[in-house]
Amino acid sequence: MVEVAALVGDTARATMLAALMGGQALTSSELADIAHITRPTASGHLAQLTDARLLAVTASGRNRYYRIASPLVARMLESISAVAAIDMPPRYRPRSAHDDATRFARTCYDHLAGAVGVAIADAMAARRLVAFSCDGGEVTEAGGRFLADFGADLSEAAAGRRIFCRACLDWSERRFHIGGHVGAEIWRCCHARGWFKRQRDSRAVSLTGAGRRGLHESFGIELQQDG
Amino acid sequence: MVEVAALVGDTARATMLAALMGGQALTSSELADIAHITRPTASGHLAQLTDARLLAVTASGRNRYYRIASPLVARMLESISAVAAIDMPPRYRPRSAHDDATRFARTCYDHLAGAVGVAIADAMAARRLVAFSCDGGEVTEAGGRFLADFGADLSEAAAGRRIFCRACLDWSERRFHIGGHVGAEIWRCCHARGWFKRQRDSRAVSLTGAGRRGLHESFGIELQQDG
DNA sequence: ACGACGGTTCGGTGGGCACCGAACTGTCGG
DNA sequence: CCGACAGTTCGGTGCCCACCGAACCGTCGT
Repeated sequence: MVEVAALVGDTARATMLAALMGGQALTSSELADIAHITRPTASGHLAQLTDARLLAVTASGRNRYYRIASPLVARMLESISAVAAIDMPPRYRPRSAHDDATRFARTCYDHLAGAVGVAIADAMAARRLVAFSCDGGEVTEAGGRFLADFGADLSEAAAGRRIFCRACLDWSERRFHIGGHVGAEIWRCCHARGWFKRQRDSRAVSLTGAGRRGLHESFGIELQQDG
Repeated sequence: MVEVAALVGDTARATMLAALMGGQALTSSELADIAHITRPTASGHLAQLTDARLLAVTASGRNRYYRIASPLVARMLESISAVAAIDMPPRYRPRSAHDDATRFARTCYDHLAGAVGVAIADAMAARRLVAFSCDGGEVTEAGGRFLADFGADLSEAAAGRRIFCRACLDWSERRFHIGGHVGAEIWRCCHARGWFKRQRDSRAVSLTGAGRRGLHESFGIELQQDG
């Protein structure tokens, strides 16, 4: 346990892990730039993270693509962020255009987070499509029908069993958004419809015009800010 | 995030946090002994952990009792342990009587873990009282009746909503046991009935004779080993 | 009022680790 | 076949932080 936490407890490594929480695999050099360290240093860190099975790597040509090794690791990083967010309030947090975009909409490993993620969770809760408790959430029968209609593949959840959707605490909004398998499916469908566009070197995603209309039509969401 | 992880990423602090995951508050000196460090060093560490809001402290006479600050912190430590457990297989793990007891039955902040915790989860799943998916679990209607009968107070979960029970990955058994509000209530009832006895300076709990009988009668569990 | 004890504060010391520059390996283009 | 580039390995340097002993501040017993 100490070993794992110590790996995350370094600025450079944490920055790289946070970048990889965007869900896309990144190369060694990209991660070095993001963490503002030289390539050799990054290489050392990445070797450590890979040895500890926090990251997985796939070689492609002369590039090596690193990614979060498992959902379990992603969940751990989430939970650390959640605790960190609580400690933060006294901390001064400078605003920047990039931060604003990240706060508005971003990917959280395999699902949507930020203001948009929370808005979707709120809208679905208001329509009784999902129900949240302090420990997590679940999809209602109406919600199951809605999601199936939306294009989500929930077959993985055994028949006759309620589908579970994990409540993932949002560090910027301090409220829940939808994670777990359900969250991943929602994001997959939104992405497939071209509602969001990934940005390079960032977890932030930008909302397209079609996305704005789609969110309004499907979820009844009106968003003030552009991504 | 870095700050929080770095705090956990030190052997002495991690040992103290792990000890506090037993759920009981411990004094500064006790924690110093557990971590095998001098009192001054422990005091420094505890101050850091308290400043970062990972621990809360209450003074009582000339003793200061430290405890995990919130369920969120407990959950974070759980998730770190879960990831660490996956990395561990190659690691040599010496057996000791104390370790065996801990593996058999222990508290995990506010609920039961270890072989007994997993056995209860398995028994309840087999009887369709709870259902687990990859992300979590939930109590069935029959399960709700069973737990109410058992003495569990599930009123906190809003009416008309399924009660959620968190699946907590067990580091020793590598399988799920029941956490969350439901897990806490099950442990509270078991403890109130005198089925388990806390041990000093350890997360391990010992199963009493009444506990053995009770687990058999209520859950149909037969356990081979003594705690 | 006095020792005893739990706990914290304060300097000083030491080890571990992040970091870099330079050199090396392997892969891709022409 | 030869530059160009992604990535890793290797020593060396420097900083940070855990740790301790000693002294200090409380509270509790008698």
